[in-house]
Amino acid sequence: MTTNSPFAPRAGRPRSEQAHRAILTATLESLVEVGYSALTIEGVAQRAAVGKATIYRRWASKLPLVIEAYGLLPQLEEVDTGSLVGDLNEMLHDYLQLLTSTPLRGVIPSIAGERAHNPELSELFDPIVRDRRRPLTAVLQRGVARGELPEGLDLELAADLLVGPITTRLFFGARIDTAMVEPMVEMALWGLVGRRPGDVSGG
Amino acid sequence: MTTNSPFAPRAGRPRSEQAHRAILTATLESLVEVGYSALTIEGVAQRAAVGKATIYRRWASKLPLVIEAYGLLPQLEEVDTGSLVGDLNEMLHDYLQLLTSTPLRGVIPSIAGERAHNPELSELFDPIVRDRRRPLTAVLQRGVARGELPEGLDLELAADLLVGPITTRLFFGARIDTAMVEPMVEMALWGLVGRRPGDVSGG
DNA sequence: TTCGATTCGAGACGGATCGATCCGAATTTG
DNA sequence: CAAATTCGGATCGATCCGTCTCGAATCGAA
Repeated sequence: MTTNSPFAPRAGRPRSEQAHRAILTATLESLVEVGYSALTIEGVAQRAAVGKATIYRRWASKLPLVIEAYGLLPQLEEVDTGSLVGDLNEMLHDYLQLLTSTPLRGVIPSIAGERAHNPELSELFDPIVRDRRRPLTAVLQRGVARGELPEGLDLELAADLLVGPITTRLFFGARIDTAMVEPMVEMALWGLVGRRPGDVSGG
Repeated sequence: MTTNSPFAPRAGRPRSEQAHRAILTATLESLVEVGYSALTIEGVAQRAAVGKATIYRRWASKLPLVIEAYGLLPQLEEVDTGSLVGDLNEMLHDYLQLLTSTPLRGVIPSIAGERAHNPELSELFDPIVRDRRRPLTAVLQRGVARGELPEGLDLELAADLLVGPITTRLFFGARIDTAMVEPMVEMALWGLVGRRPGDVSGG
């Protein structure tokens, strides 16, 4: 009953790894096309060309299925170019490319929109969001350590400010392309008033 | 056939204004509780203590119903305190209070999450979003005119940067309270590096 | 006051979709 | 070959859509 792992070799037909991947891929596609709430096991099964029992045998409901599928999507990666501006420009540039080249762009609003009124999804999704933000706060932390940012900076607020324009456009539908990264980073670092340290005073 | 407006006085029992309001209120509550996709006419009718036909008589589907209900929610209002910082602080302070004192906080993620994969909703909702952003860009425009902001500032990007932290926390579940307004405005105006014009070196 | 028109809340209805389980066929170990 | 397990597909109950019906209520016109 409780001693056999489902992945341990045992008698019987083994689970199809191909079906597993097809299900997760179909889940991501369904999330993009219809969203979390309208996503159905039936729809995922049809799209993956798989029986519904094949899904229920692996996931108890669409909640853990969606969480596992989301885990397959790429995430922000920490880089170190030597300067804070370089780090942020490169990281956000890469992130925007991920947004436009993977299902991530459609999946995030679908899950975040559901998260607002689905406590069970929120409980599983929120820790993932926090984990995926860490590369960004780590870069900011390093900026403080290098003296490029003031001590006592509110790292959470700073991170929200940096990705804020991306988030806003992602959820409200404005255009997103990598050309916005540098103006965005510049504006976040030196402010709307544009008081750049362009001339002297290396700090 | 086409000459009689539904609101022109004519024979027969007039439409109940009370039922109208109850339906719209129930729509907002349903949006908060279950989201756009899981919102059903049947559920709204039950919550409003109204027959389904009473809803279908006024709205063809849940799409225009939700749009009209959203239109009842309060919005950002332009203020003029004399200085850009004052304007932004007061406006965003008021906006955060609206978020926490009305269904707005739950409704926005529900609609925005659906918008991502529902072109018909997007087509109706996006212009509303643009309209509601105008007080913010107007204040920034005035800041440029008063010389508080540089000429040629990207107003759209600036607005996205200003509300970015609110948007991000609204969709990913971090805490939102009015205490974040002043640090947020300050950080957006003068940047993460904190090069405030506190001491000297006027423009 | 009477009569026709319209709306009211409530619910029945057929059709469609989906969740969750069940079934026979297929595949693997021993 | 036999037992075990998974496979895709079928099945049943529940829910919802959109329409319709019902008796009561409320209007304008006669």
